Amino acid sequence: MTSFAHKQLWESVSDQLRDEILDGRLPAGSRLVETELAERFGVSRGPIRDALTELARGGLAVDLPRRGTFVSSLTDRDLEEVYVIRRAIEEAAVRLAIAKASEADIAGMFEVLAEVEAAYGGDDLAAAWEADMAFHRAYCRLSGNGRLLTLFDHLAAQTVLLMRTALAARESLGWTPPVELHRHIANSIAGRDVRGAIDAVGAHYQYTEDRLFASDPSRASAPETGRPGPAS
Amino acid sequence: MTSFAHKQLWESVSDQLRDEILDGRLPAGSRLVETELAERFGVSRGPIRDALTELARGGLAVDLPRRGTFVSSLTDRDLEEVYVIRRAIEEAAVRLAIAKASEADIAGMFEVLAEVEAAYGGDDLAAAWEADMAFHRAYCRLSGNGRLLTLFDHLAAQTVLLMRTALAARESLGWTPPVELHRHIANSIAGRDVRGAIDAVGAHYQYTEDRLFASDPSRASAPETGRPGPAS
DNA sequence: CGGAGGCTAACTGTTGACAATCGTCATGTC
DNA sequence: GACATGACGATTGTCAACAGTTAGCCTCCG
Repeated sequence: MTSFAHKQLWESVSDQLRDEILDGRLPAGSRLVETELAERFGVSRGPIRDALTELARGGLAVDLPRRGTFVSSLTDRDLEEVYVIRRAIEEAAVRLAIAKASEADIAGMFEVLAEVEAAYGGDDLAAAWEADMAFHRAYCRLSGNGRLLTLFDHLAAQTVLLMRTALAARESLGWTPPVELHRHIANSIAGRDVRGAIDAVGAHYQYTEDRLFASDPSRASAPETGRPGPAS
Repeated sequence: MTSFAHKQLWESVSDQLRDEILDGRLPAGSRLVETELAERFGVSRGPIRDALTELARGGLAVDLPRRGTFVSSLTDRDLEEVYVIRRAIEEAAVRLAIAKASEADIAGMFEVLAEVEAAYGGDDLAAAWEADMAFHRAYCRLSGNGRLLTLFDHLAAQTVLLMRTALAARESLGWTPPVELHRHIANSIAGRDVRGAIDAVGAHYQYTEDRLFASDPSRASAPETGRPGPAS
């Protein structure tokens, strides 16, 4: 799709680091030292800097001038911020998707949805979250709005990163996958029901936020945004 | 506010270039050559690269690997993308602003609004657009959502950049400033009327999009997104 | 006269080194 | 014993130089 233009060095580095961050191999708060990474990847510090800039751009890392770059340790407050924006743009996305998507596009979306449900049936909760994001991404892509899609990608990455830590801390019991809500979104899009689709997205987020924040009264005292925080 | 930490070199460069782009001194499609800028600003290419990366991040420049960086020449399609996202996040913003803003915050917003109306009374259309953005920014700030605010800033910069070229090309006649619509938004927020505020934002965008796209049937044939296009 | 191919110049991607800055630890004082 | 002060080490910010690639132009051939 993007032809086979030479992948810049920093792109490879960035991709690798992103995987490690989302996999948990690089835990939140980890320090990303340029010289270390340069030696490890066998490149100079220049491309490493570019890669770290890219990670910071996507919200997976935080750059403190003159102090270094750290893996983002997102708080509940960050999650709330991300969810507000995701809800807003996904509501816009389904509206556009209904207007623009072809039947083939919608069929593809249902295929992704099937994969999500399969993933939720398995054990790997992380894989399930990845698949979940892929479904949301599917209809964002159908909006035909490139800016909206890349914005979603950034927010989705932060969501996955947060889920790894937040879900581990909280008891993940009482969490039933929002299969019905997903189907409701997909069916509304397929039926070209704008109002229904927007409401379905809203319901999905209402459900998710209730599940995440309900048993956690401490969210009001969450510290500032984007700080690396003391590494454990 | 942000203390007085040493402003990094690339920040100064980035700010300067942003001003020149939004002022029109650097027209859309202009090539930004690293070596030239390095000599001009009296720094090395490193900080220049960082500055250009920052501009690209904000959507004001486009980076073509191995080819260089260019001032974004945005198309009508880009404007449409930007407006879709702006509408989505501003609707979310007013909802949050109503829930969180203090009376003092709202008073400040009305001060900004007064400045906007004053600016529209003057001759400087560019200044009026800047002021207009400041009003929208005001209630985005009241949302208390940092990510939403920086996202708005990026979109607002692109809007201003596009208005400079688009308004010049189109006949700017028939354009009456949306003073009433602005007041409607502000009053709804002040009255803590969620439904009214969201509708007011929607009405504002409906009005703006109608005015911008109405007499332009060519928007369907707009070329790809974000390309620099042939420099004049 | 038009088009394909190679040549040249300019620019970016990358590298390694230098200097300024911040955190840490040890020391000294109240 | 706790706090302030100083020096040291580590790390980032910045710089100058090298190498690879791209775009433009010129030449040569059909």
